[in-house]
Amino acid sequence: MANLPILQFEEQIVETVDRNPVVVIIGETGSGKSTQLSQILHRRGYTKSGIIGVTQPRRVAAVSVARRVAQELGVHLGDEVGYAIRFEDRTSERTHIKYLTDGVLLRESLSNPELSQYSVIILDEAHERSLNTDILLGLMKRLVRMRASNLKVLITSATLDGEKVSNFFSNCPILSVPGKLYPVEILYSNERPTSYLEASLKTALDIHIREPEGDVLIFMTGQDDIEKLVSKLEDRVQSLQEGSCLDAIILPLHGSLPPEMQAGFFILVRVFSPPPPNCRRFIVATNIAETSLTVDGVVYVIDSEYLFVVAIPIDDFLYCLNDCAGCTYCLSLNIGLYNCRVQANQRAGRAGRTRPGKCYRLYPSILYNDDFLDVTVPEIQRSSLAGSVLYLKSLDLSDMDILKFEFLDPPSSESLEDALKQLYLIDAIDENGLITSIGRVMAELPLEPSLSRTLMEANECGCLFQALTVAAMLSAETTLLPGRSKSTEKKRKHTHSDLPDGSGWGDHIQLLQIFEEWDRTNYDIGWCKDHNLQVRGMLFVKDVRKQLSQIMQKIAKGSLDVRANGRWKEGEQDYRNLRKALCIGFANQLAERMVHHNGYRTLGFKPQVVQVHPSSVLKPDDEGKLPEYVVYHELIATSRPYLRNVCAVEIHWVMPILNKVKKINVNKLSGGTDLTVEGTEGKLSDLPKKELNIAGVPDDHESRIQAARDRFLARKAKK
DNA sequence: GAGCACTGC
Repeated sequence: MANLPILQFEEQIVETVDRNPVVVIIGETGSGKSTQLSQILHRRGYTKSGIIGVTQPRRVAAVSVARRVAQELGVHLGDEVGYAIRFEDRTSERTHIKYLTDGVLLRESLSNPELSQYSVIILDEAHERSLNTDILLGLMKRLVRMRASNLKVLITSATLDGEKVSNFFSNCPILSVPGKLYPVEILYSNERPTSYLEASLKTALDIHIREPEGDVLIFMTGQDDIEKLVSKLEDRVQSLQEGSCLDAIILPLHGSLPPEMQAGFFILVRVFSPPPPNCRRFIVATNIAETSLTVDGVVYVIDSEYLFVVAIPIDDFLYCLNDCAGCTYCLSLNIGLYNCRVQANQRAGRAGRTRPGKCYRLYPSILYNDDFLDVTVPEIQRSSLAGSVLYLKSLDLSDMDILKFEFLDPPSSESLEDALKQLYLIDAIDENGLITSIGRVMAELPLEPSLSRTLMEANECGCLFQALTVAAMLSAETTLLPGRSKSTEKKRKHTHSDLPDGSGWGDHIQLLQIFEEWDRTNYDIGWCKDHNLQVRGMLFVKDVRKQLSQIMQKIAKGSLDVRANGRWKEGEQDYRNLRKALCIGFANQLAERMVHHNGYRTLGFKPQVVQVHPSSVLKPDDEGKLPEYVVYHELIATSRPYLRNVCAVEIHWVMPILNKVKKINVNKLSGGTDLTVEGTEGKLSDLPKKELNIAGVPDDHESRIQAARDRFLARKAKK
């Protein structure tokens, strides 16, 4: 601790913070900013008038940094130093330094908008640009004006982003603290490889044969490619002459390695402990190894520039929102290229943690220098804003208007518009864009707005106990899916048939039935394993369900039936009330079956033709036809657009919604901004986009989408 | 018939 670079800057930091309400700290990896900034300000008396809050984008970081700081100060975790994450609050009245996730701080500001208990708020890792941190940045800008005399805000960021954050906060001072990274030599390829997998394999073998000892970290896009490369690497390493080079251990590392499984646990242990002597480890990882997990001992990094990418449907086409250079790859392979220097540097930095290292970039330097953006496209420009918009509206600040909210990077007018329309359709805001009483309650629930709305409707029609389960299951859905490694393939097929089938009504009902069955076993871990369900995921569902139940009980102020296996009424095997509640909650995620086949057309503002995902348990009727109307939880774009998690609904629930769609007036929704919209029926995306733009702020996002569209069309014309 | 990454309340 004593030789952390940041401590040499203590005087300078304290002086700058004393004089300025907002300070940007550029702290490189290993500078000690996350653990030391709070301690410095604590030493210098900043905790006399309030506590120091430090936000982190990830739960593990909040916990581990808090633990470390408590250790350094020699106090018990939860006393002077504590942390707060979802499901876990380890703070007390004595707490001076509190580490928390950015999401928890947002929740706190819902009940206390001035965050009056804090004398200092440090937004750590702001360069990661998580949605929550971006909202906090906007709130902080407002808060420092209101609490200029007794609040200090520190924002830590990466080198390439510091100026921009400073500009956002009226050119506040920027302090740079060097890190403790060792130099990393960057080596470029002459051109992009035709197969990034083969190129990674070849580079890995070259390192193994020619370079001195040190572990190798290889970035891949996903589990499949990781498994392929691991097996190829094993083959090739074995065929090398014995004794000609170091022994090799090859380890996969990705998010769905189940730690509760022996094999997975063993892998994680091996990744984090030092390697045996005369042995080189190859860690083949997803970008989980970029920030979330640190592998010690890595000296060589192989970075192919590829990453898993999310595409969004616009009009009839899919566009990659990462603005990747090879957008057509995204469309055909569902693989994209990252294109920002911060991310490239982050990957390279993984090679220099213990000693000087090397990073092999499998692309030409001209790309890095000329084509890459400085920073990642922030999450706020890539995701649905309905939840954030509802949150901001519920803050109920007289000077707070979502369209005037100051974002570091404003989201596109299109996504703001989408959010407002969705919130209106599910009754969270009225036709004038004002939050309704329903919307207020929805904002209290830690769920996406469509699920909160479903819960409220379910409460009205007596099926809350079921809706709570569905909402909790969908919250954890990805962790719930059985693993899909090849060795378990056959077993899985077998066990799948043991799971309930949703009685033909669809996937939501199946999720409900699965949890109900698990509940009847008294949450038996063995039952999950027998049915190949991720134990971790199911336990998470149980936690979420409990949390949601408590919040609903508090709101309703009565005793609600929230038991997992609640009371059935006679003749309700069709789950009708629950399906209706889902229909109300997912009013903007409806689809109508095509007349002649089982494809669907989404209803709403940007209709498109989609298929039900093959994994769905939705059943066709005796004539082989799927239900006429469904709601869906997700529209995913892989090889084709698919609806994932669908539920059958009835036409007379749908009609009132469609009528409401026709009446939408986005002009009024946006709070009386000077817009004139007439006869827009379902064609709101045709509106001139500028009209909803935030005044004076350039809208990069629009041009980015346009660029992606142009690239796509050019490529299509060529074919 | 297709999977495919990572966070968070």
